[in-house]
Amino acid sequence: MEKYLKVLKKCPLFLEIEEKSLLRMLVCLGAKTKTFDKKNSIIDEGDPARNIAILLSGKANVIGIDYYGNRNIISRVLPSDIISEDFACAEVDSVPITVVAEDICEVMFIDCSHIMHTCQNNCGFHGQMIFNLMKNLAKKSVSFQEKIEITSKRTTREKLLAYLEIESKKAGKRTFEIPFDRQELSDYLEVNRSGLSAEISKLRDEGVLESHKRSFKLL
Amino acid sequence: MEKYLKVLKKCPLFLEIEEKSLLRMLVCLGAKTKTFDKKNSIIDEGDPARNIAILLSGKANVIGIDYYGNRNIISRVLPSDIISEDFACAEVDSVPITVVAEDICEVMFIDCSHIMHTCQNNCGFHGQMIFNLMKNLAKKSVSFQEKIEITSKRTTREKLLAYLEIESKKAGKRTFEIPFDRQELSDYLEVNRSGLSAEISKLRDEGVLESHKRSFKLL
DNA sequence: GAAAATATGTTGAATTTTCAACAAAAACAA
DNA sequence: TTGTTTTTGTTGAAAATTCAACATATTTTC
Repeated sequence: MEKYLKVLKKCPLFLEIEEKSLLRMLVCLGAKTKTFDKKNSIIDEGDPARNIAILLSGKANVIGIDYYGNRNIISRVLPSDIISEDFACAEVDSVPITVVAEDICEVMFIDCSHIMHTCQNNCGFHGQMIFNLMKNLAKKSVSFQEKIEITSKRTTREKLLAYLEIESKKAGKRTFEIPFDRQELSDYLEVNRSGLSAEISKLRDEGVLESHKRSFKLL
Repeated sequence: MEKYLKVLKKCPLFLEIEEKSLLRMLVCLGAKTKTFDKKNSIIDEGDPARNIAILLSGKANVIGIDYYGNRNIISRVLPSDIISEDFACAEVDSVPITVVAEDICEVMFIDCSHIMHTCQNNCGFHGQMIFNLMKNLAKKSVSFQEKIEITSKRTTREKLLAYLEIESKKAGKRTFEIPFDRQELSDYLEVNRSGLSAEISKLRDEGVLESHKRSFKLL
């Protein structure tokens, strides 16, 4: 567990909680870790929504698959991110999404009820943890609304530019890297991959942006 | 305040809180009510995200307006629903959406910090209220993911059918009413209005559904 | 380092959406 | 009731997306 201390300290769930207390808490919370190979699913649609998960290493996508097999990337998961806490807290009966490892992923699972309800040992940090969880839920909600804003645009060009504008703002620079490859980006923006490639080329020709693979520069 | 007791008791923020305590709490929380005429905005993009709002009567839409003036309905707001608690809890500097009254609306505003932090009087129900708020945030997040699932479909037909399927499930019947008129529905599904009308007619001709205005029956 | 696998870019045809303009129906107001 | 406004449905042309097939890079693997 200790080798992940750095990642865990950055996890929104444990903000403002001292390093000393953290390891003790993890035991108390009954945290378990598990490793997933690339392309394997960390959480499957239909799984019970009891646990929250924390990504310790690797990267993953929260996805939905429709009737025709089209993949929709709902959100990107990077180390320190919390997964499925929304379903656990909302007490839905089963998870409506799938989380797929895009690399080897190490994941920590915690039974959400252990977070929501104070334990026998009455560790002091439960209050802080619930507050942290609440703030994380709020931020997740905001980021979903951000995705809705982006994908509500009607053309590939508008969606792409809205997305890049937001990423640029997050990076604080006009030159930045995005976390997706082309196929993933098109699945996130909910557009056709080849159409997206064509649009990027067109924007480059028009002098609106420069790009090479995952790196973009807005002009 | 008392005439809204029924609505407030149903508000997710006050679940499991006794009627007696409720009125006292509202004073303690510094709740203020305000009335908005049809078509006026209850919350404007750019407003500070300090308050949460509770709709007491009427109906409203959470919307985003893009560069070309296209309206995107992010969510529907009905009496007892909480608005803007996600932005308040996430501590964003300003609200990125607009909330528009679609009828005369009475709205209660509460400074979110009064909910998050225990008051001097130390009213007993703060813990419950924070728990309620958390659960509501989680549910909001789940419902946004539901909308993302619907609108990630690539055709008007698929979006409409996915939406109707979910509404039917919520109602627990194959015959049900939707909360939107045609223009609103198309803005929620992120499709063209006339195309949506055409698609509904086509589905009716094909015997997939029956519909009259806001009432639908899936066959 | 070579072969295989994966990712990206390009193109044109087919499909679908959007747009604009108008007709018909329904709701509202005087 | 009548006239006005709003909502819904219909249509065809224009615009955009999707799809399939293939070319070219790039990365991975042995």
